Amino acid sequence: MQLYKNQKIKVYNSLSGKKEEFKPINDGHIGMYVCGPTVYSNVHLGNCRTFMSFDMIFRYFKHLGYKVRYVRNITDAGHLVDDADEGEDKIAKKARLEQIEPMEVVQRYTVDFHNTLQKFNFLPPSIEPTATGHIIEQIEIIKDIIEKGFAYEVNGSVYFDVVKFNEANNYGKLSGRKLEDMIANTRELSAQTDKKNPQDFALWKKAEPEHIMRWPSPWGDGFPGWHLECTAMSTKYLGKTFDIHGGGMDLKFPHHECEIAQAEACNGSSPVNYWLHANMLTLNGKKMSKSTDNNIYPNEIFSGDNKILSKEFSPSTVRFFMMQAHYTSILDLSNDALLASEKGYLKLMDAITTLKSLDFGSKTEFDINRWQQKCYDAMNDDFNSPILIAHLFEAVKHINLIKDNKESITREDKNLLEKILNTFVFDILGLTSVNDTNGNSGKLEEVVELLIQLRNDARLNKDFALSDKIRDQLLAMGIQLKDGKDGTTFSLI
RNA sequence: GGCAUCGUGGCCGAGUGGCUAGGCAGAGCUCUGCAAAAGCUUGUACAGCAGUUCGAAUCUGCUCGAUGCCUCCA
Repeated sequence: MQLYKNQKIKVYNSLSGKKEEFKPINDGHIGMYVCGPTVYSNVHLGNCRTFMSFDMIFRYFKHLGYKVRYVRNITDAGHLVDDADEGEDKIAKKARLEQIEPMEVVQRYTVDFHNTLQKFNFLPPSIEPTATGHIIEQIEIIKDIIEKGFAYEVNGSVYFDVVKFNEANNYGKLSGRKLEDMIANTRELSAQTDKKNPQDFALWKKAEPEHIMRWPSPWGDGFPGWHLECTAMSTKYLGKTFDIHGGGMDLKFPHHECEIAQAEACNGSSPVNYWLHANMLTLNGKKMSKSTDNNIYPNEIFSGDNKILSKEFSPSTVRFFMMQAHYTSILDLSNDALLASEKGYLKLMDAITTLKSLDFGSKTEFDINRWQQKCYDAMNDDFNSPILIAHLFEAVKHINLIKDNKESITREDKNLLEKILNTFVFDILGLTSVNDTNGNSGKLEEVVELLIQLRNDARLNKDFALSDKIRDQLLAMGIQLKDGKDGTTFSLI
């Protein structure tokens, strides 16, 4: 029997504003779509947090035995640059600045994106479609929307008629906005526009002659509007109605609102049952922004080459830090917070190492089955990873007590505990052990064991100058010796 | 200005009507050649004001503050 039959999950649905019991459309199967990155620059740490939250959710569903089709797109076309430049594609602009082909930019930053995610130990999604690979599908959807009467063509561009849509539907239901308010708050734009109403959004944009990225369409050469790709790809791979749509909170409006409108205009039904939004990551209490220098890239954290943090931090430390907060909460990254997380992460990893070498006794004082269910309950409650981690530290406490012979554990329970811990720590939270991160082989272990022996000989001879030298110099290299009752162990810090 | 998400002890972060996380830091003790590590013990917190209630950090209203979005673009 699959685990999911016993574990009832509740998720916070942004659409209803409530926690709801999660029921997939098809028993045992889950379709999940998450808005991916725009590959015109290096991946932003805030994006990483969003994707990491959904990576954890994906991992948990899989662990429960669901067959999950997880689609996360790559946006590689069709996005316009900030204010000044009119109608110029973001990717095309960057390409011109750097004197290379648009697809070269796309390739470079897609590789960066994948490299970074790999360092964070992400699972690859089931499908990672690109916007440029689905131009035909997008054109078909535009035709459909025009046919249904919710879009109009002007001068080679096609716009979605929000006002008309709102007559029979509710535009703004996801973000809690009312069309009347939006209209009332719109300032008069002096710019010339082809739109009937300022609220209308582009489904297809005409390409000016100098525009590099362009595709033929029934309305002339152009490129798709940016809300459309997600509708096209989610519909193609997950169907007209699917289970979960995720993304960053910042995408709620207008992007996700427009996706709903497009799909409802086409199909007459709501495209998504559960909308999940991950909250923002701030840096030292302020939003990350390139212009104010309040910004840090993942690689700068891993290398320590930055002006914000006092030292380098491993991807697993950062992952642990992020998992210690609930995905719907704003999380603030700071040096102190990372230092604290690093210690906590190492403590957890140490306990897992300790567990392997534990002696077993005739009884177990620790109710492992009950504890296991508490871990599941945490995850079932809207993927509450911080609560899960709190429970994991309960196990850490017991492991250390057993090590100090203050408690005991049977052989079977020890194996069970090891299995459960591995599941939650590595499979679900997606953490990696310290050794994996550093890529060390067994040789290091042997060398350190030798040094420990030499040091112990020195201690027996009361040559503390030598023994302390070994200890201190190892520590300086990041290898910490730990004298316990049953001899000396070490861990990498 | 509007919409949204929030404001929890020295720091980071759960909880969300009475039971009441966890991590880091601090203090004391145990262990130790000395440390470190580990264990045990130790924390009168819930932005402010008013209200509802037998009881509120948790509900309601207002105020202040933070973050995101407000259709060009993500």
